[in-house]
Amino acid sequence: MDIQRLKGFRDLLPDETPLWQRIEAAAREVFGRYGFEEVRLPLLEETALFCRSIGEATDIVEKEMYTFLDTGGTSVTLRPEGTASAVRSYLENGLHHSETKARHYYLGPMFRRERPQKGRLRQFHQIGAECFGWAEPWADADVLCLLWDLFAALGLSERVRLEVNSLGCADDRRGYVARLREHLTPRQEALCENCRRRLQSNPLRVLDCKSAHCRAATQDAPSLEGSLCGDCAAHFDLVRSHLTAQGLPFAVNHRMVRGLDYYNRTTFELLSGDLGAQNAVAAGGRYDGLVETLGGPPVPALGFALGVERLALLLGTQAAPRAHPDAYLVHRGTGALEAALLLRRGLARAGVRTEVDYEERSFKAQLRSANRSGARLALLLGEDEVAAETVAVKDLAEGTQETVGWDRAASRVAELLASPPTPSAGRDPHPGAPHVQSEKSEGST
RNA sequence: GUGAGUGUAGCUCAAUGGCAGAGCACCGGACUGUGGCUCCGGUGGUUGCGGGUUCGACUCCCGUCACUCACCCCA
Repeated sequence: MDIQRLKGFRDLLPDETPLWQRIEAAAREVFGRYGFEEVRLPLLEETALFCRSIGEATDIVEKEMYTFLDTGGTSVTLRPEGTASAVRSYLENGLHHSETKARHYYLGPMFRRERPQKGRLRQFHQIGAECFGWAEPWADADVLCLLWDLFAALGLSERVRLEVNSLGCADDRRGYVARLREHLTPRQEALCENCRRRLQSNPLRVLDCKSAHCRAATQDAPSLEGSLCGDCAAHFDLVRSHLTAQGLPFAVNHRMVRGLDYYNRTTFELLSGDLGAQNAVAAGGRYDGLVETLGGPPVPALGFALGVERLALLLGTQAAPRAHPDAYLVHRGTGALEAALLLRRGLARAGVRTEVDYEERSFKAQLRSANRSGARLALLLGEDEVAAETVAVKDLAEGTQETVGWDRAASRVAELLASPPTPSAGRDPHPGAPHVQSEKSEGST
C-alpha cells in the first residue's frame, strides 16, 4: 500500500466513533435546551472571508490556511474555524432583517496546516455556538452556563477549569496597548525574541507568553481591567456576578488574550491539565464588531467553539464501548446459511441486532465467535433444524436452550432479550477464568 | 517552520555486529452438532525506505520518509 493518509489527518474507526456519537448527542441535547438551533455550513469559503474576520496578521491567515484557486480562478479556503462562516451565513440569509436575534450551533471539520502534536491535527473538529443580537451581559453568562452544563453532562466538570477575562472595547484596548508598550519598551531586553517582535505587532500577546522572563516582565505591568471604560467594566462586573449567582466556578485571568482579532469584551477558555501542551478544550467570547466588519449592521454577538478531539482525549477511549449483537446466528450444513439469513432479516425488522458468518466455518468456531461478540443469544441452525423449520435458541448467559419454529423465532428472541440474565446463573465450567481477554491498558497517562 | 525521541508480524514488544523471535489476535485439531479453560499445530516479515562500513547489519554511520512529543500557534 503506497498511498497513506496525509499528515495531520486521521481515520476515525469503530472503536472511537461511539464516543464521538456520545459527544455529539450530548451537545445537541444541551444546545437544544438553551434554544440553539443547528446550522450546516460549507467547508469551503471565499478566502477573503477569513482574511477579513480572523485578521490578516494572524498565524492562521498568514501560514496555516489551505488556500487554492478553483478552476474558475476564485481563491477559496478550507475553513480554519467556524465563526466567520456562521456570521456570513447569518448575513447572507437575511436573518438580521427577519429574526434579528438568532442562536446557532454547528459541528464539523476545520482545517489548519500546523505541525501535528497531541490534541492538534490538520483536520480537526469543532462544535461551536454563535449567538447574534444580544449585547447584554446576561447573554455572556447564559452561554457560559450552557458550555458548563455540556461539560457537566459529559461528567467532566471536575476536570476542567473556566477562566474569563475582558478585552474591553476597541478604544480601551488602544489605550491599554499604548500603556503596555510604554511599560515593556524599557524592559525589552528581558523579553524572548518572539515577544520583542510582538511588542510592535501585537503587544497583548506578550501577556500570555509562556516564557518565565516575559511573565516576569509583565508581572507589574498595568492591568487590562484597569483600562476598561465604564460601560465595559460594568459589563464585566455583571457577567461575573451572574456567573457567581449561577454557581459556576471560574477564575479571572488578566493575561488571557485572543489569537483571533475579532474578539472584544468577555473572553473565556475552558482548560484542562490532562491535554498536554494544547490545554484549551473550549474557548470563545464576544465579538460585537464582526458582523459589521463583514458588511452587516452593528449586531452584537458572541460564541465559542470546543475541540472534539480534545474532548475525546479527556473522555478516553474506554468511555463508550462498541455496540455488540444481541444474537449470533450459527449455521451448519446445506441450506442452513440461507435459512440463517432469512431469520436474520426477520430479526432485523423486529429490531434485533444479529451477526452471522457468510462463510462456512466450523460449528465450534462460530459458537466461539458468538461468545466473543458479546451476544446474549446464539441461534443454532443445522440440517435437522432446517428440515423441521425450527431453530435452537441458546441463551449464552443462562446456559439454557430451547427449540422454536421459524415463525415464532423473532418474538421469542425479543422476549428472551427483554429478560435480564440471572446474575448467578450461567454455565461457567472454569470459575475464575477471565471473561474478557487481554485487557487494554487504560488510556494515556 | 524549529528541536528531540521512536520506527521489527494485525497489536504489544524481544533479539553483545553472528540462523529474525515471543505473547496476544487469527485459522485448524484434540472434541464429525454446543462456547470462555487446557494442550497441540498452522497462517503471518523487503526489520519504514535508500545508500555506506563490515567476512557478516534489526544492531554502527549518512541520507530520507513516517509517527510521537515539545516549541510555535490555537479549539
